[in-house]
Amino acid sequence: MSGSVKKRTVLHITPPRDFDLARDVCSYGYFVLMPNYWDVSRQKLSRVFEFVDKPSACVIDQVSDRRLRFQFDRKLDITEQKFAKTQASRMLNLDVTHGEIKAFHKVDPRWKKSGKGRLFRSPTLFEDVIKTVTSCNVTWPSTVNMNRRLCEVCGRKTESGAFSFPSAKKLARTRVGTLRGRCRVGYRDQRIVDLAKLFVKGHVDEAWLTDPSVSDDEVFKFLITLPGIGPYAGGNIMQLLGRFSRLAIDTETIRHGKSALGMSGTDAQITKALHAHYEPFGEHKFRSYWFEIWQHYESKAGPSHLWERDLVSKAFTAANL
DNA sequence: GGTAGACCTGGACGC
DNA sequence: GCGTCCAGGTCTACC
Repeated sequence: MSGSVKKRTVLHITPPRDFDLARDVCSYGYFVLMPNYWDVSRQKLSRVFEFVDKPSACVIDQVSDRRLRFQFDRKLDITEQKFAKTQASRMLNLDVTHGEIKAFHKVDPRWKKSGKGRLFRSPTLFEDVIKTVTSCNVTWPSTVNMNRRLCEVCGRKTESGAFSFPSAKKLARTRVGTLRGRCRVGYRDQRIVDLAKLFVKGHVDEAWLTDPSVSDDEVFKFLITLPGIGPYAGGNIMQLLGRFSRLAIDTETIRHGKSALGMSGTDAQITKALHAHYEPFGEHKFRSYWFEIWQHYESKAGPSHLWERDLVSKAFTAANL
């Protein structure tokens, strides 16, 4: 047997001093969607990162000096390392400073003790948009399945057998029949291909969407012109862009309004009441709303960093928990 | 501007 | 095992 040892890249990133991997990863449902996998027993996040040449599986943990460690399954060149750091930073919100979180806690002190403030997202805006589309008009288990199949059917496989999330380039040239028949995305097939094409052509400009000089209204107005993106999806993508001034109202929000906030009336009346209720949180509305919902889930199912993926994949909404 | 109905999948349920 | 019903957000046609 040859004794050659395969070289692998290990990167370290020093996060903001208030960053907590378990808390800040297990803060939004996407952490249980493939290609993400939260290992409950080891408190580590695994996922495959896409690179131009080939993908690489990565295990992320927070070591004793609080630094984040990224262990890749192969050696990355300098360009890939730089790209990996950018993707990881977006996913974990490492650019969100302690000061920004403190500003949120000043407006809503309920989350100061736990330190909650960052919401987990994807390494790319494209993955966030597709994940949002797969969460529309379906129950959570279907969203889980669609993302698993998108990775297994359209993603690239690493040497260790893990799958990446398909790139925009890949989905732009995937046949709608494949998406419908094998990924089971239903009528979202054409919309996903169209979205992918818009990203490939550069019509969705993340720099513009995150530019502070561009208003939230302008960004929202643009987002709802995209195929498959309506008011709910638009609001959700806003928060995934780091813009928290809007709510993303779906049936879950209405349910929260009724059960936790004691609202009653038609859905339209409750929607109006919800907007009024969260208005005092201003620029932080979505965060305040979301952590209320998340707290409700945790009161039923225990701390999110202890949620087993298979269990959460089957029961995730308040109706099921 | 408001609303009804179609679009799909998968789970629950009854037989 | 099969058929039926239901949940879920977006889009289009129509009033």
